[in-house]
Amino acid sequence: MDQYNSFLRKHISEFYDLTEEEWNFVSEFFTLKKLRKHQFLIQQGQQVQEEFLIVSGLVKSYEIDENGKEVIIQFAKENYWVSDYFAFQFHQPATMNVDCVEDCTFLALSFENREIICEKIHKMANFFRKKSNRGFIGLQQRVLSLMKETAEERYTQLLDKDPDLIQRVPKKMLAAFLGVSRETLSRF
Amino acid sequence: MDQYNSFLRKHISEFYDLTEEEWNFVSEFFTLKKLRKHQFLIQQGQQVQEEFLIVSGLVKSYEIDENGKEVIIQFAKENYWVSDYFAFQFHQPATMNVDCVEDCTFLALSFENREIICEKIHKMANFFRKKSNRGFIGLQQRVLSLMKETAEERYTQLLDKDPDLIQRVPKKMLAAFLGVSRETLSRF
DNA sequence: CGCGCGATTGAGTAATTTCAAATCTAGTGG
DNA sequence: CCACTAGATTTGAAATTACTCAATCGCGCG
Repeated sequence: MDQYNSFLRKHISEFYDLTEEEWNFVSEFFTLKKLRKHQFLIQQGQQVQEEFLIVSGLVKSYEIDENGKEVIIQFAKENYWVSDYFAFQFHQPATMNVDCVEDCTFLALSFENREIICEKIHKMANFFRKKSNRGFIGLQQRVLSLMKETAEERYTQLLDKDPDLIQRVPKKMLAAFLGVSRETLSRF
Repeated sequence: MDQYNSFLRKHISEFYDLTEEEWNFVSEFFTLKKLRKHQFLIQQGQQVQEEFLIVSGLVKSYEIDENGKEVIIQFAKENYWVSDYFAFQFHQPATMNVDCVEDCTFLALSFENREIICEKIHKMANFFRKKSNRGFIGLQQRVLSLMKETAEERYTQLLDKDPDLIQRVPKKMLAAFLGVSRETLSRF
């Protein structure tokens, strides 16, 4: 568990350094979870009790549209947090699926425990606030790119911004993320 | 100023009730701003020092694409917060424009002051954390709707979810928000 | 060696955009 | 109060774009 704790501590220290005391308190609330490629972290219809910090591996969050086609909302890898946040926040059954594109290791934090941490440790409230701000900004960029740019532009920008991803994810999934058919993507 | 302060206090109390002391501290950091229809709250290229809580009125946030067409990221009205959050967060010049669709009243909060408030008042860190979470979830829904649904479905859902908006916003703006040409929208 | 999955290519189809023109509407000045 | 004008909306028709369906190609794995 130590190696995972040090991952978490380093992750948090991007924004705040915790004292030993704070750290001992916080780290208790996380639990380790491992999944293999193709396994579900979250499945549509389930209750979503936890959010997950990805220690290693890569997942995709997606929904299925009325024609049965995957619509990928986001890919998430090391140092990203992932959950079905709507379901998580409002205690609803998941509308999303999250499944592992690679073997994965996660640190899980329940909703209740996150609230406890944030009420107790001022720095952690600010940590999650800043994380959430970043996430918000990232999604706003995504909305803009969906609306302003063609799928081809989105593709080349993704190649540029996150070349790593292209190596780790099959093109049909990239297509589902960019919002075009795989045939169209392969004509770029 | 009292009426605006009571608006703010009520707004915050959706999540937390502040003590008199806390409230006196917090309220000092907000300043009032009024603009008329068609005036800019934020203009592309400017520094963005503040975020704004809308007390009354309605604004649109948008960018201009390479063909000179408006792409509307969001509408915001009473009780919404608005800024160019990328620029605000990272101290970059604005890429967005925010302008008033109606006469507006805002309560402005600078980045530095927000940080002060959040470092000082634990409840406010949690308040902004929760606000940001909500915003994140809202944007995630928006990404999904852009990818899963046709513009026509998005239109009828908007009519359903926010009928108020249709009254207050010309259809050409709705088109720019939904991601279709105004001609196509008028054929629905 | 052959199977299966992912990626590519081709052809026809459906949907949306663009350009153009006509119509409608709200606000202005006389 | 009415006429006028600018902006907003609608409608038509052509052009563009992306989609679907189908067939083919390529590669890794049993």
